[in-house]
Amino acid sequence: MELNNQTLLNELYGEHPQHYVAVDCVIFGYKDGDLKLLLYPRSFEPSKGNWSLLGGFIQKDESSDQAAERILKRTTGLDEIYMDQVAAFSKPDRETAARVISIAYYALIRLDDHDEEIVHQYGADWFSIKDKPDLIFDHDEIVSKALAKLQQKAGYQLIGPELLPEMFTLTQLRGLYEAIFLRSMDPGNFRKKVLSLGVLKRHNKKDSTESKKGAFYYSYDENAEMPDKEIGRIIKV
Amino acid sequence: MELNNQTLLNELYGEHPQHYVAVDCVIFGYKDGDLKLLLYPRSFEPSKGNWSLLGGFIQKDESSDQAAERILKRTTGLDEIYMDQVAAFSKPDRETAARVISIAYYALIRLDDHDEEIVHQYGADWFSIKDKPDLIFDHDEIVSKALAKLQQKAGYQLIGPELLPEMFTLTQLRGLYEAIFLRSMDPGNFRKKVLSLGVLKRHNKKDSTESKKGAFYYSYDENAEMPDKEIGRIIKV
DNA sequence: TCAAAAGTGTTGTAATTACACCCATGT
DNA sequence: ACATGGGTGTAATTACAACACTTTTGA
Repeated sequence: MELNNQTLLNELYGEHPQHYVAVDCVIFGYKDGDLKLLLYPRSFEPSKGNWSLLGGFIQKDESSDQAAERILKRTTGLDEIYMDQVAAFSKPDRETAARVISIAYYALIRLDDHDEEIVHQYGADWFSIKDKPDLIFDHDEIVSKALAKLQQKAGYQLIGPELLPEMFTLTQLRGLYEAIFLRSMDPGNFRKKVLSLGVLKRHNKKDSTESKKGAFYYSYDENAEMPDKEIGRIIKV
Repeated sequence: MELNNQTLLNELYGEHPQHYVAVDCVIFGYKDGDLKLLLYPRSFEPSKGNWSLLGGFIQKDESSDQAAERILKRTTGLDEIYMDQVAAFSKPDRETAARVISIAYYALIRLDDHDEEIVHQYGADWFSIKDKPDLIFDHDEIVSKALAKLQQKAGYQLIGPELLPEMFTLTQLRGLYEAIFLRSMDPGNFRKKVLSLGVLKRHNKKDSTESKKGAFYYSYDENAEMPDKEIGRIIKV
């Protein structure tokens, strides 16, 4: 704030209303072939106890990005998580008790890393995206927009490091993509397409938990590409 | 507001700050082979007189969509304009005088329809996207995100009705696409690709203003497809 | 007549798809 | 021994890009 004249400030802005602005987080995780969603039972009225997204209010001196990070950190203990803005939701009656404008985010987290205790401490739980309960307010709409945005991102950039363990097999990666796009993909074609991107590094270790033959582990090749380089379409959308 | 107990409401929300929430509109138009941007000289301090996007504050009982429509209508006289949300911009210091969270939109308008008087009445003017002045605050960033979003939309859906007159030639449509994507496209290939979508209807009238031979007019074929059907990639992104 | 846009056709290459098929091994 | 996923190869199809060529007509 550079202006030192409060009167002028009021003159300029005072006639306009102010609003509560919240962030709501669609937290995606991946496990057992299913894209999961972390949901919370709302802790206060109205709609207390019903499932909802993780949310919180934007404070005086933080951006919505910072607010989303803060809320995610405080509630799940997780730090340095990939997040992306979905959109702002602003219908005047979208919440029932007061007018709240919400800026929605989606986050991608690795279920392994994850501290189960701190999740359950709030009564939160993971739900398959295919089998989630109805959510409060307009949170169902937020989830579908978030999923659409995730699909779009995954279609142009390899998502995997964000949702899988450090090292993963190509079958695990395909499982993730099948979960995100809610359809099956040809194993051979998927493998070739993904490897052709040249961003994965093969390790010598093999994973034997999912197949008898064992599959090579892969991880991101750090020195392959600059991080935000366009790597082309991965799956046809 | 369903809650009749103000005390409870304060208890729930009172501890959280409220914010000014504005909408900023990136208004795209198309003329003479160039994608244009409608800019306004800011009418009050700070940064008075510098070029900025059209903006305004969200009122008590309107959504951001409604606010964007209202502001566009009031300032340009235009109604029923295609608009799409870009994103929310929320850095605490993005404006200098007070903290304002902005929800950005882009709008597509036909320059023909357009009432010149009401535009100039505010000192507004059209600028080519390739040659626009620097804007105040973070408006340059908003413009580039809006353009990216427009490009993405145009890559998957035929934009034309929104930015061109009711009837248009395929060369005009190509000119629009070249302006949006800031590169030239092969006339023959563009024509074939667009016609293969099966959403355009050819008229018998010809346009002779742009070529000696004359080119057939086309328009959207209303009963061709349901409006939100996926019509596939139009240009390679 | 000739430049310039309209419109059609052809051709080589790349991407996508749908498979077939062999490999390795835990049960 | 065999079912299961791992991994490679191939062939048909489709999409794309480049560009040649023909048509039309105002200047």
